[in-house]
Amino acid sequence: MKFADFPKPSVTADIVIYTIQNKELKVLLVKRNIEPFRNKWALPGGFVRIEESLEDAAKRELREETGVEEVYLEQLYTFGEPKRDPRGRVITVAYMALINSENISLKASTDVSEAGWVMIKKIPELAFDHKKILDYSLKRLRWKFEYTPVAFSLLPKKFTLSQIQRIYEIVFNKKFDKRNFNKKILSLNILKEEGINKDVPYRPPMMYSLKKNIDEIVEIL
Amino acid sequence: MKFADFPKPSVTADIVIYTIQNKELKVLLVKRNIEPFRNKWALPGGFVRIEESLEDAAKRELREETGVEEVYLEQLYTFGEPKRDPRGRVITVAYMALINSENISLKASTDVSEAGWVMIKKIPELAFDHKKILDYSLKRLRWKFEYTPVAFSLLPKKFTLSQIQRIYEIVFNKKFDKRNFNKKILSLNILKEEGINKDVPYRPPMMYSLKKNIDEIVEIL
DNA sequence: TGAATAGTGTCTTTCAGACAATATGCC
DNA sequence: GGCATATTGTCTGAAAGACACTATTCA
Repeated sequence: MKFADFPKPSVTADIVIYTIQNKELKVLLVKRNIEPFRNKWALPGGFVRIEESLEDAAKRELREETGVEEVYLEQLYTFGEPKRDPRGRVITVAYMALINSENISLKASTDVSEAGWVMIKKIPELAFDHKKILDYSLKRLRWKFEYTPVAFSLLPKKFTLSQIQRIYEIVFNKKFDKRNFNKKILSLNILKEEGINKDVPYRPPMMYSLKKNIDEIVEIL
Repeated sequence: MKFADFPKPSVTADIVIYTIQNKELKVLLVKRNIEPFRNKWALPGGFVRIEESLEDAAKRELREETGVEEVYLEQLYTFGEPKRDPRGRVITVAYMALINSENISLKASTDVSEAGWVMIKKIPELAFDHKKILDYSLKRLRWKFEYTPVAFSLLPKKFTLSQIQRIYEIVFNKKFDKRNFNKKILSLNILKEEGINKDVPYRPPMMYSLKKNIDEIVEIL
């Protein structure tokens, strides 16, 4: 059988975009405008163009939906059950992005009537196997939080120790002891002090930033 | 643009099959019979059939090359750079398998003139981006060894503590203290005793087996 | 009894976790 | 002074790591 003779599947890149807003972990969902699953919520995604890398496709979706460029982005898993899309064989490469939701304006694209941040605790029924992808991403997210400092990518460049702790508490849905938490974070030795922020109506906190880029710190699986 | 109008990439499943033979970690490589990269070594793999899941495609390749059915199999990563295959756009979903190489007979398939176990320290130049895939798999393998008990899948059903230790020593290329090692393995509480093997010309060792299936124990990422 | 491998315990260090009082700045 | 948040240290228990001798079988 020759190369060109194989029937080819379609390939899409879907992306689970996490952020934190109002002390809640949220995911970006879009409402589908077209069949199949018209009017159902789904993860943002779309076909990978023939001359475009998988990561570029994920970045393009991310940009189209949120306008954001610089984020933590990671390939999650590839879902390829033959019946996962009623239109035919569609394989999807799932990505996860973590963004700091300041200055994000959502834009709906053509296949989509609405886009919105949805609390992780209130996810509606989703199109395709997107529930499975989301569940998978959440496991990975928690895992990554536990073993790597990806949490910092949900924050602005400068942040306080309390802000990081709040993010951990939201993601794991439990409280941590402040002394132990600070001890652990500082012992990672990835932060540098950025001076004291006096613009607060209480004791001014030390601001920190990352010594290096997140991707350099995380690097491994 | 309609669904069917998108130009589609080809999708393959490539598989990094590890085993241990003669105290060496080895990978199964095949020698390509056809262009491109004719006469170069490559990872076994092939096109995903239109009605076949990705995992089934990987299992099929595994079976075609080794005849093995029951193994540890895990999806690694999907490689999709536009130029990775000179024939056109080919996306490959990479899998990793760990097998116990007793009773394996290699069979060359039609696109391949030869198949063989190659020491990880002596990998030749590889076709496509297979070197990258292999490097990635080795990182993941070591990571998995450190944090999960996948090592057991390189052994027969019944094994001794020394056998496990030997495998760890091979994979990490360093020695471990026997007392500490045994303590750690037993504290995992995943082994059951299977009686003493008297068929050895030295002190008869206790044989162990896993309480549960590997996949149940590993489960998480 | 020598060769080969199995099996076993203690001490030290390190890390995680429990736990509460004081400091700073604003009003 | 009252409010809001920041900052800091000790103790305890668990796990990891260093370290060496005895046990069993066979030839």
